[in-house]
Amino acid sequence: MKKHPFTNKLLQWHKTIDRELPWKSTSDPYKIWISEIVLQQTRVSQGTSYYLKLIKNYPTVQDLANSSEDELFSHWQGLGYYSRARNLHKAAKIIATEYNGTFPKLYSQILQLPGIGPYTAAAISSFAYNLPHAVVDGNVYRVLSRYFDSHEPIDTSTGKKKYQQIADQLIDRDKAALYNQAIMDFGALICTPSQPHCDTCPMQYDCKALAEATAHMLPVKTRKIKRKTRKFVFFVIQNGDAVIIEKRQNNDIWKALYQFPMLESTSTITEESIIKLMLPRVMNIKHFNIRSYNSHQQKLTHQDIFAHIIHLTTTEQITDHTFTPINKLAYYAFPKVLQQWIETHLLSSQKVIN
DNA sequence: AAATCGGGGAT
DNA sequence: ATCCCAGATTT
Repeated sequence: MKKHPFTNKLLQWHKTIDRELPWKSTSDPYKIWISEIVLQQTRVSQGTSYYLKLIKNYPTVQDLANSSEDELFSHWQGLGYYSRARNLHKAAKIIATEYNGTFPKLYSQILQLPGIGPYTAAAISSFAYNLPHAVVDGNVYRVLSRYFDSHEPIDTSTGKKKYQQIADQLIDRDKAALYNQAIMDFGALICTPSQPHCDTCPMQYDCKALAEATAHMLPVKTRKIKRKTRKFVFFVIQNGDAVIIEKRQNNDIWKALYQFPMLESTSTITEESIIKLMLPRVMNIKHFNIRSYNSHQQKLTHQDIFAHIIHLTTTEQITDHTFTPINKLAYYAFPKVLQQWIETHLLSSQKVIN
């Protein structure tokens, strides 16, 4: 079957580059899987250390399946999109039990695992087994929309279908792993989001976006993100060397991570309102000292979070709440803003206070 | 179909 | 400030 000029030039170009990444030197589907989950919506530079940490702590799928969700979360802490970790753990248990610890080899089986969608199933299938499934990630959307000057939006279901179809036609079915690796490397190194390297691009005579000077506006997205503001008040209740922590349960941001007792407020927040109005709603505590009060702002993709953290010390025993020694907090995963507060206020400064 | 899920780095 | 990242799941 005759290959598209795009495919030929892509594979030719790929021979000339050298982009070594830790997960490229293996064909172990388990390690490839870990890398793909870590890298979902995550830059290589941000995810690499997490990948290495996970592989070190969980060398096999059995190790991952035998661990606890909390322990996995402690390694995932700070990376974001924590449902990835929950689904990773779920899938590991499925592989351990239903597949007897052997990673499934069929695309259809892989696709059914929690946390694995079309992209990740194609990535594992091709990189581990060389199966002819084309990956379509952010790189691929950008490269294909530009090469064909396609203004079809990438964030609609019809658009996604069309780009997947094009990708499935372009893939070299005999060199699936090589081709998929090449097109993502190409998007990362040459056909970059801003200021693509068209002057050295091997496709510069074929690329329609370059001919039409439309590369900078591609790919097209229809929806624009709107960010909502939220105000959280966290109460750090310390008795001796222990603080109260709890697990976030709701289907909300930071689900299954740990936090301090808190409430969300829509009104103006002052230190006085925290003590007089909010604290009684969180717990019944009579005698306490205020050690510190800090505010932090954290801008996320969909939320602008103002975190107010008040640190109280008390000698009261508070029922229905779990006190955890400060030197055990490392075993629990906290949202980034709380993790940083813990480091500066509970861990590093503790010796200075005492 | 649209909203949601984190955090970081480049522009 | 806005965009984007080796996307998937829930609403």
